[in-house]
Amino acid sequence: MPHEIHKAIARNAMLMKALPEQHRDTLLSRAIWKHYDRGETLFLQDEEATAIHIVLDGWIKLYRVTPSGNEAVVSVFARGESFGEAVALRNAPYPVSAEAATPCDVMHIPSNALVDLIRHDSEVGLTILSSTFNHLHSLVSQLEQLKAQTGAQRVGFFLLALADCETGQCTVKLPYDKVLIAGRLGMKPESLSRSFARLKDAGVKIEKDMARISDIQALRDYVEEEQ
Amino acid sequence: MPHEIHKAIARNAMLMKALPEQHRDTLLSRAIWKHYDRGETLFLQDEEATAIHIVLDGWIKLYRVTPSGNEAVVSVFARGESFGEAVALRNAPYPVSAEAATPCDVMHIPSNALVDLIRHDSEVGLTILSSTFNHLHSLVSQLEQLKAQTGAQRVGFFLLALADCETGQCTVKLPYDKVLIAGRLGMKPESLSRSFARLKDAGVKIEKDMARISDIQALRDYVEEEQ
DNA sequence: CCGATATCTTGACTTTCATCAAGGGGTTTG
DNA sequence: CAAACCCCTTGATGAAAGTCAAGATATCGG
Repeated sequence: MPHEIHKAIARNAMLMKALPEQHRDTLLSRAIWKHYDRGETLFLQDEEATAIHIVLDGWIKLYRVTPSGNEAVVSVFARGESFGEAVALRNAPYPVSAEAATPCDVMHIPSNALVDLIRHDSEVGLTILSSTFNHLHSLVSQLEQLKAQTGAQRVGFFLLALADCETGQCTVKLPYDKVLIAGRLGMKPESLSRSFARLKDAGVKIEKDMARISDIQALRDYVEEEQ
Repeated sequence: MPHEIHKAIARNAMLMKALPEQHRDTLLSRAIWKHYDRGETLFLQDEEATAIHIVLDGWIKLYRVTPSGNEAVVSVFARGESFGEAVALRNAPYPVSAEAATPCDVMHIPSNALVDLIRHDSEVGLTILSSTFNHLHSLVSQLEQLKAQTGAQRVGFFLLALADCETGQCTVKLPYDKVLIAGRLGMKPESLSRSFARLKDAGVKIEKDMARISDIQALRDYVEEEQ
């Protein structure tokens, strides 16, 4: 039953984690679960935002259509990540479009649900605000730390974040389009390809759109090596 | 009269920018202005946070004392930046210590002032929350974009952010300790030194702790070159 | 089933940055 | 005043990633 797993993922998304149990339940009860096939559109640029989105499974890409007509990928989100908070809280129009890069499960939390919660209990606003600042600082230091690692280590770290098991072997599903992953990790497709090749020594095998990790702990050791 | 300039800087700090005029005035009226000499301590690790800090002039470094006894710089903040929001909003103990890396002017906003504002008007919480998410995303994309530039371009960008004039020539004051700047820009001191050398072509001259930019626009052009 | 197109991988070369090592300029200390 | 020290700069070298180009593989349409 994937539903229970999805609930657990949603509960641990950054936005929800800050809240006490009962408030999370409130939000979950008002949330909308939805499946998207590859290429399906979540929303288009200039549409008015009415919800915050949490990726439960799969990959979402945010893109902007350039004046010259082709699309520029702004960012890519994987399982457990949320996006659209800023615009949803103001009911502003989206500055980008969103599309499923792989088959996806997404939870939509109506922005009203969150706004109601904050209006009703200003303590909730303070809590989320505080955890957001924390998240902001940890993100910055995380990005700085990632610079100190090699490409292969960054890829390994990234795979670990997506692995849903604690030990032993594990399989991670990747988007078909490797350019998306490369962009997300701040490298060129060629470099990503070479990083994958190096990760073979750490027990990672790439098969089409799946990454097989033969030993989670071995990969952890590899990522944390000599920094 | 530097006081007016400081007020303008404070009003434009990320935290304040989100708020409507009258609320900014409220916060400013309850804020404490303070000067610190080089090496002076703002707060120590484990002290309870009671204020949010905005750097008006100079450089503040956040550091942690490692078990082995020497200090590790966690981050460095320059004019216009704020820090300590997350801990202040929860009255939690500081996880790091803060010290003036140069002579500094700092504004302290008592966390009570902000908390009162949010408690009294939950709309304020929503506004700050929304602007914080914006800031978060812009920070991430900014960091990603910076990776695509050479070291010299990053240094140039950094100097531009500190320059307080729009056109013509300008002088930026740097911390005495260049290791701080290097750390902030994610490079080694040697690389920083070489980047400075390259920026001579873009009309930047380093004299002790001052960077003289002979033409702001020329530097802008250099930074944006061929990406 | 086969060819056309797009995507991914591999190879050779270049640029950039980290590292190690040595030299220079200023300040501090005996 | 000179020796010691600190920090910054400069040089040489190597590792990592970007670029350009070619080859391999996969996907799609006929």
